[in-house]
Amino acid sequence: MATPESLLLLEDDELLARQTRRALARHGCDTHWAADLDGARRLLHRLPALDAAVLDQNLGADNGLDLIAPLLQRFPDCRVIVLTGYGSIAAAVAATRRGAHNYLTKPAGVSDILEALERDPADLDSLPEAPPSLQRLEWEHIQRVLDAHQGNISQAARALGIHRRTLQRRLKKRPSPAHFQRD
Amino acid sequence: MATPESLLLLEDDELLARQTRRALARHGCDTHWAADLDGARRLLHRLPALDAAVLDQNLGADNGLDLIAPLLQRFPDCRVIVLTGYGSIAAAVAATRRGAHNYLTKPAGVSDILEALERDPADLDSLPEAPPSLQRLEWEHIQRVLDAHQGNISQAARALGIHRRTLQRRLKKRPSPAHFQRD
DNA sequence: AGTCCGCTGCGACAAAACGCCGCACCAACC
DNA sequence: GGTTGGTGCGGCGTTTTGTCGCAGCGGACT
Repeated sequence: MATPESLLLLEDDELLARQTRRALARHGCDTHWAADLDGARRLLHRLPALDAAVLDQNLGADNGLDLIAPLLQRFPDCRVIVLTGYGSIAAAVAATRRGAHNYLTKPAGVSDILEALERDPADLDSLPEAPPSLQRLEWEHIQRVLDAHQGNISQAARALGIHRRTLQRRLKKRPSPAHFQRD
Repeated sequence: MATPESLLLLEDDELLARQTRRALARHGCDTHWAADLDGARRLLHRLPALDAAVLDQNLGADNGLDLIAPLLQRFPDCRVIVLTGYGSIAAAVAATRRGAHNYLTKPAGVSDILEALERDPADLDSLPEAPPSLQRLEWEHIQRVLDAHQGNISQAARALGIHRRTLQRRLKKRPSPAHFQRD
């Protein structure tokens, strides 16, 4: 599959959605955006065709996974990938069993998204299976939790079970928001 | 699905396989064991029926995922779950897309296995989605990497990117290999 | 035999990180 | 007004880590 022509973006965060949409547009995608499940469902009925969909799993009260079934019912060949703040393996399995094509954790750039759409995840036996370093693991997890709490350091620290002061210090240590690349 | 009657266990480690087999037997499972892909394939042809399969993903050179397709071809209703040392989300997606019912990371007790077999992972919207504490995350990752290196502390420490001395100390702190429960 | 190599366990000490206090500031809300 | 909650930062005592070193042990090679 080349870059899709028609794409549905279901994303909570309006800013992120705009950015992503613009970036996708640069790749030639006609991106339709919805911020919640209802909006997405309505959008579904209006669209004449759909090649791909990018669903945020965490939408306040809603769960992006619930869009997969109706979406695939209307567009059986649509490739669906699910995005989430902190992805657990259980959540990845759930998404995939519901028909998702792939499952990504934020922060995911447009290149990540496009690659996830094009590649068949079941194809590669050459899965990384490389042990991520402890520091990387921690850092990514921190980023995910922080993202899940909209950047609220105090809440994230509580969720992580560490002191707020410690989180602050750790965040300042790595000012490089350089996107950690895949291994 | 109640506890399966006929079960296929594909597991590298002979000791672990014996243990698991015995434990499954106590639950009334007729467990057939294979240590590699070829053995499992041969076993497949001999078995008259199969309710469930537990596949270790990491089998030396082989990859347990490659058994899923032939297995499901012969027993389409068989429930397959995949076990792995350290599971990545990518690996979980790959397994699920190939038809696995669920995906677990070691160490997984028999109760975990049976629960994973019975439950439909796609059913639960009530996925944990609870942020695991940093300590838990680290500890589990350490355990996985350690397991992947057959308990070799020096190698594991290198893989984790921490000092061997530190790993030693951490391991001694938590001597309880008590099963960490799911959140 | 003997030597090399790698893993293990542990003691010791400096350096770094952490937990925990405090404070000042700001925003929102009653 | 007051109260509540988040943020950023300084300091200080405690804990953890990094990095040495050393003795022991098993295997493997000549």
